[in-house]
Amino acid sequence: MKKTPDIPKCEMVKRYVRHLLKDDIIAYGEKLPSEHDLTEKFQVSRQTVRQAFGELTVEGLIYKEQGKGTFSNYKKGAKGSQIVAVVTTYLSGFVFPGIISGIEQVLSDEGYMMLLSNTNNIKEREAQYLKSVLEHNVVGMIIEPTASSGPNVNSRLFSVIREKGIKTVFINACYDDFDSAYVLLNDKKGGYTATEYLLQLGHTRIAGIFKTDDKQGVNRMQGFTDAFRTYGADGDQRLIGEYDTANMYDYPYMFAQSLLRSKNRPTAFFCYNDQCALMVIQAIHDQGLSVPEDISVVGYDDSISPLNSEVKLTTIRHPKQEMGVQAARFMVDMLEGRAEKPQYTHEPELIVRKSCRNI
Amino acid sequence: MKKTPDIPKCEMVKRYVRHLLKDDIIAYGEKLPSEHDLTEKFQVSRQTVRQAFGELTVEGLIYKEQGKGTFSNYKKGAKGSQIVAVVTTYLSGFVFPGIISGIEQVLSDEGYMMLLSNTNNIKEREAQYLKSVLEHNVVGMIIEPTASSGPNVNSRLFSVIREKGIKTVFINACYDDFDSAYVLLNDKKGGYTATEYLLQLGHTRIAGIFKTDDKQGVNRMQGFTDAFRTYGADGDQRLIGEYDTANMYDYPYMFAQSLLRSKNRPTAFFCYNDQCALMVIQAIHDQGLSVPEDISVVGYDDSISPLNSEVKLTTIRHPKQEMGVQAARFMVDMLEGRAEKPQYTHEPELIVRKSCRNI
DNA sequence: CGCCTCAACTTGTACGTACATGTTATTCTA
DNA sequence: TAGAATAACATGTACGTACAAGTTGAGGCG
Repeated sequence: MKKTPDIPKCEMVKRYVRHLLKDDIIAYGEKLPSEHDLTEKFQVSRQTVRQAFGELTVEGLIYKEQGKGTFSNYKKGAKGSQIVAVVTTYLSGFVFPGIISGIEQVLSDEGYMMLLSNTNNIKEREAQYLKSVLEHNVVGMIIEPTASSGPNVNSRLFSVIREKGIKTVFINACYDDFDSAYVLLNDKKGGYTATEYLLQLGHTRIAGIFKTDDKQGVNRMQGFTDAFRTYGADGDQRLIGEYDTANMYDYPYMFAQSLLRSKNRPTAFFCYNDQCALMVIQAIHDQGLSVPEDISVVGYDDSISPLNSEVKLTTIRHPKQEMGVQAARFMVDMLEGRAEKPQYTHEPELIVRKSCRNI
Repeated sequence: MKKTPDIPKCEMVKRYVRHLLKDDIIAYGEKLPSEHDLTEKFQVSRQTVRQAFGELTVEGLIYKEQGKGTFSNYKKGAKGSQIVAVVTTYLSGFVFPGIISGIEQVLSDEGYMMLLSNTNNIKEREAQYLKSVLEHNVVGMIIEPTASSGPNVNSRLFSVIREKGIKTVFINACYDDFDSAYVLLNDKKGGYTATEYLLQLGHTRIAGIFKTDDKQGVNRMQGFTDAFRTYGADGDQRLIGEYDTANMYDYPYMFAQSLLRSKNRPTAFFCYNDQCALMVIQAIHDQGLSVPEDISVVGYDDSISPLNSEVKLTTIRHPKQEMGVQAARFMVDMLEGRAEKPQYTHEPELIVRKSCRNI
């Protein structure tokens, strides 16, 4: 009486061989039973055994040498050839030296290789890379979701990834419909803290510019409006600007310019990130005004070295390196069975420099 | 009469299918002839066709759907799933934001993914990664050789890589016994230029500290001694220090300290790289001396921002970003058939700052 | 004793057959 | 005409056989 008659015989053989390898019955480099041995043991044809061996070879668990036999290619501690994929939205700019180098440090130390790719926040490229990852025998993925505030159009692909046993760690943002390990930054609180700071300085007409195709931007905007509500201040909807990946290089400047030319112009700007803040500062300067004397500006991410820039920008610290290190640690812990689904949210921190004044 | 009767039939089928795909007879996503069709066309058994299809599936060229058929998975322009491996010695330090980001820019633009790993200058890790790369269906490798001044113990692995048709571009250094595309820096000339500069400033007792397990260091030392010979100056052998990866964090300091304490101390130091120069400057300061008043120092690589450091270090510029970009362009050109074996050597450039004076 | 041959064993290639499973389009039925 | 049944066709799994090719060790020969 067979337990599960619907399991293919080929699958039975594969399971048996995996058991031999993973339970240390056959050590790395040692010889496996020959095809003929397994033919007799399982009472299957040699073709069936060959098929099983073939698939295990593709998986990299075993290798064959004609005339000699089939051998274990499975090392328990040796993750030397294992790949962790890292899929981010942007690599240039501030993320590269930060999060990525944090991830790299840990993975390199632990002997993993790192497969880098970036989506430029385009959903199709995310899909393309997810498929590639599935083809290339990757053991884990660290993902910064693409256009995370929109619907997760790639959820089917993520399901396949999960089914294949590939571990995932989300960073910066995560999809609502996919439960996974993550390392986030509390962007809502960051937006709140920055806005609170400006309100406490006496500003009331505070403009907010947010990139809202990422969840980060949506959360920062949420914190912005929450702060107004808490402090009982009136938030002027016309002072809030939203943009996305497509117009990220011109919108902040244009929006700031139009506000500055209006008769009741804002006295402060809270910007989605430092890059955005730089464009706003440019617009302020181009109007013949100065920071912080005329207008106060708060950025986000602390991605611009205060040494190099003219204006010492007050901003929210983004623990890039630490988050990268932690995401990679989470990944390694999961891969090596020390953790199930670790999750952590970092708390943001206001860095006061010299781009704001009280009024 | 058959042309080549020693080619397996299975191989014949594979070649035919490849031809169908690569010569655009069957476009991406279109259906291939069924197993039965090819059985008749080639007068082989279905098993043989199945074997060919199986191997092509592993290569990622085709995919099958039960009941529907077999389809092309080959896109001419779409290299989205193709991987270029990058094997460097160190990733932390100066290389990471430089060469790697240069490589990354190009590969990312061209739609390739990048597999990062670093050897920490350990030959065994190089071997380990080369093997992994062979297993993971990589189309190209950009390699900074490990311990390049020593014998190329991994030459057999490199041969296998070549046989598999994997393209290689060497960066910073290359092995003598392996002809390949490369992007180098003329380190001999760099060493010469730096030393010449010190000699022209009137220095005669110039110390040189070199990391000689890499070819870069050997070449820089060569340029150093060449300059002495050209200028007819006496090079004191006792002023030359050689170290390697194992003692890279203490040797420069110790060696400089011992020279500074000697009665006939040098008036200038030429250092293997800026990191080394920083340790030498530390040793000089610790002896109560200052740079450049008492001792002149020249570094190499221009890897330390002059904004952040106390001493504005005169150094040789290493076009990190440019070299990374070029290596990646070479790789893409080779992969897409626009170049055979491109090679280029960058010329170094002296950057005069404030760590040297004439005497 | 050293070398060579060969048998035994391993995987590789190739043929054949049969039936299962999934997809699609046609045909038949209500 | 809408829906169900079915035939035709695709790949998936599994059995069997035969011979080729590479490796190894035992035995025999000089």
